[in-house]
Amino acid sequence: MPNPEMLYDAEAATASSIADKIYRELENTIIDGGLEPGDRINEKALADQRGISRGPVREACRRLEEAGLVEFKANRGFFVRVLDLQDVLEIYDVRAALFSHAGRILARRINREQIAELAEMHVRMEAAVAAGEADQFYVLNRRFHSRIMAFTRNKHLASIYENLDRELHIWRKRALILDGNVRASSTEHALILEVLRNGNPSRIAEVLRDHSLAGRNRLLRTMPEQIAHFEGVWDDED
Amino acid sequence: MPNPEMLYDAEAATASSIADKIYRELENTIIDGGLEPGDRINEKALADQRGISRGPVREACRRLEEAGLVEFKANRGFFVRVLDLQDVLEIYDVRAALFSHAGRILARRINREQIAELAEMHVRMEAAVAAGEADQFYVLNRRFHSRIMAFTRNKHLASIYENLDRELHIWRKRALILDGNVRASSTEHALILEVLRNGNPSRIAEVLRDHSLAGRNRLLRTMPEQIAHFEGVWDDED
DNA sequence: TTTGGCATTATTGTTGACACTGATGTCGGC
DNA sequence: GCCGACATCAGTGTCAACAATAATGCCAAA
Repeated sequence: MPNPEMLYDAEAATASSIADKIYRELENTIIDGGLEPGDRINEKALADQRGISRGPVREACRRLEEAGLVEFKANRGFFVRVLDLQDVLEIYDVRAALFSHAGRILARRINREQIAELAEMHVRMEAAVAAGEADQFYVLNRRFHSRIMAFTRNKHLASIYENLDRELHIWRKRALILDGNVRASSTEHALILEVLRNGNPSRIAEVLRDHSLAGRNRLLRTMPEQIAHFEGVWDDED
Repeated sequence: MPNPEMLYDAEAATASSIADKIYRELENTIIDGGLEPGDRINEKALADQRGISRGPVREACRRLEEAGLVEFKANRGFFVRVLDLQDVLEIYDVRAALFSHAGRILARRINREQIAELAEMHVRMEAAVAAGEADQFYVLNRRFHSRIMAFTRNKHLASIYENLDRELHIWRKRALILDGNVRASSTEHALILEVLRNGNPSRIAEVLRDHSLAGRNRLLRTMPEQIAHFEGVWDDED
């Protein structure tokens, strides 16, 4: 049991590691676009601005490197990772497979409270759609999928999904920013809720997979010049 | 195109970063058991032994942390990650889903040369089984699955699989060390090759998934005291 | 002999400095 | 005006040292 001083748990936790704070800060900055793909992370400037040294900054960047959010180039430093179309397609491909699998798990594991939680988020997303608040929708949408993965109670599955999701953030935002896409996405969420209530494993897996692939296709339509190169594995089978 | 000096690519790459070398060294040491789960990584000792400073060591450890191979405890350092039964089950669960998905991809993508490569490895594994060389089998077995994932040409899928595989290493070794398990595993590989040649997507997915789950079950049988807690999602459906 | 507190030690957390590499800008030649 | 060599500079790669924290061992009291 820790000493009385440990009542100041939150402070102690944040104070414990500058590297962790920088990690979270950079992660957030990258995800919400404060740093764009290709941007260099200037260790020295970052450290100086915060009155800290470069050691913790480099540790944070090494973690981001392993997480796939930044790329490291020898003697040049860390750069925000650039995803090309190939990457996006690959990630969506795996993402769809993970959702399909999650669907099978949820068919037996999800409970009323969890469905209610998703339903409530869906209501708020519909409201966001009606109000034309794309940003609000984006946040709720991310959480909607995140919660679905969490409900599988498979921490590794959820974690892998979160990592993929982070990598996709910029492109996903680009796709969802279009009003029609947001609307279509929300409609699919209604279907997801419907089949989750029904409980048929294969059907849930199918609907979740299709939602993921639909998201990919919405994204592809925002970049029609590139579609030609694409070769799918899902679309005409199963 | 890089300058002529870049011919010395390998040297330049290794010389460029001590952190990278330490990362690979620790990764290998952990995977082949030189460091056991729960062991602490002593930054100072590690650095002193190699005549380097602790900076690069910490950077390497941060990457290992993000990769899930080590755990970080504030003011206590880095410890080789301990996987409990729950972790193992979760990982095998995702792993099976990934193999199932890989199977669907391979149904259309794998070619004769790649199947031949797998077949050749299978022959060598059979020889290892016959000779009772469990270690040799373990190495080939790892590579067999790794190549299957690589053949999907989905770098993200392959990378996620590799990460899961690394996390499992110790337990997997424990399961495969039993002669009967090795034999059963090899038999399943023959079936995998057979369906890969045939090309039916659903069947390939099924066989690969089952092989992964069989591996999980072989592992579980090495720890019968724990099976009671287990609740599967695959076994009685699909 | 056991237990609790204290001093000691080992190790982590962070820093500032220095060497080295790659980028930037300047200047003379054409 | 354009181009390449060179000097300059910003920034990374690594280190050694110091401060802070947790582990260890000792000793005295019960």
